[in-house]
Amino acid sequence: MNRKKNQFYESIFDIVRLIPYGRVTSYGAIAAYLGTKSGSRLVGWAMNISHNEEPAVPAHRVVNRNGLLTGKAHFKDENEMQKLLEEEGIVVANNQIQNFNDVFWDPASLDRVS
DNA sequence: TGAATGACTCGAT
DNA sequence: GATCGAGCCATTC
Repeated sequence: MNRKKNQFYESIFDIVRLIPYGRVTSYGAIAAYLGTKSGSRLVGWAMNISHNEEPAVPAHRVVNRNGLLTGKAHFKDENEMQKLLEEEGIVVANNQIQNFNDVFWDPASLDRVS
């Protein structure tokens, strides 16, 4: 396994695991927080290997900018992702989060001190 | 080493 | 307002 590169993913996993209960974030938000604002795809790539990471990363809380569960197909069970989101009080319809704007959580909020 | 892919995002038409 | 194309970074073949 690589070392430095692992850190890159580790940062992503750390952020995803920091997502509060009942909240979701977007790939671009995480990518922007890491500095790779244009590397939103890398976040998705990291999620792909996150399945081997322990503890498992709540990737179900990570959706695209539209609030669409684009990654549900990559989950163990497509219904699993939507189910988990609904379990947290997130309204999902047609593989898309309805109150996405309401449950959206930005990793930058960690630095942002109200 | 070069080219292609990917759980995305933004800008232009 | 909706649709199409290009860009970006890292990994893999």
